[in-house]
Amino acid sequence: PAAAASSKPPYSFSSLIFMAIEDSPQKRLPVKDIYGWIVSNFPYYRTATGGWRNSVRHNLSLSKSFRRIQRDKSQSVGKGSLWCVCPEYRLALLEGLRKTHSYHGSSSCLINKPVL
DNA sequence: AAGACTGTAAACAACA
DNA sequence: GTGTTGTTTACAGTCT
Repeated sequence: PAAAASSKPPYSFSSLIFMAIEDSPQKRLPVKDIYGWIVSNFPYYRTATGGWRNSVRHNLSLSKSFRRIQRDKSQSVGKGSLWCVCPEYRLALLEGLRKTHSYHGSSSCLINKPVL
C-alpha cells in the first residue's frame, strides 16, 4: 500500500547514525551523508518538519559511540569532518538494535543487511 | 527512587 | 553574509 503515509521510524537517532555509518563503504561519513542515508532509507524524514538534523548533530557530539575524525587533508573536497563508530561501542550499538527490534523473521529489516 | 537514554529546541562559535 | 558544521545547555519523557 503506497498510501501508507510513512510514520516515524522506531529507531533512535543513535541507531540511525550507526546504520548509516555501517552501511558506508569505509565506515565513515560526513554529516551531510548521514542525513542523506536517513532520508534515502526512511522516507519519513524526506518531508519531516522540525530539527531532526539538529538532533542528529546533537547526538553525534553527545554520544560516546561516535568519533569525529579529520578528513584527508590532501583531498580538499568536502567540508566538515567524518564520523565513525567507536569500535568499543559498536557491539553495544548492535546489541541495542537487536534488543529494541527483536521481532524475529523480518528479513526485510535493514539491520539484517550484511553490514557486519 | 535514581540514573541512563531519548527527543527536541535553542544559543553560539567556527568555517567555507 | 549565508548556510553548514559542531558544541553546548536545558527541559521533558521513557526505560531500566
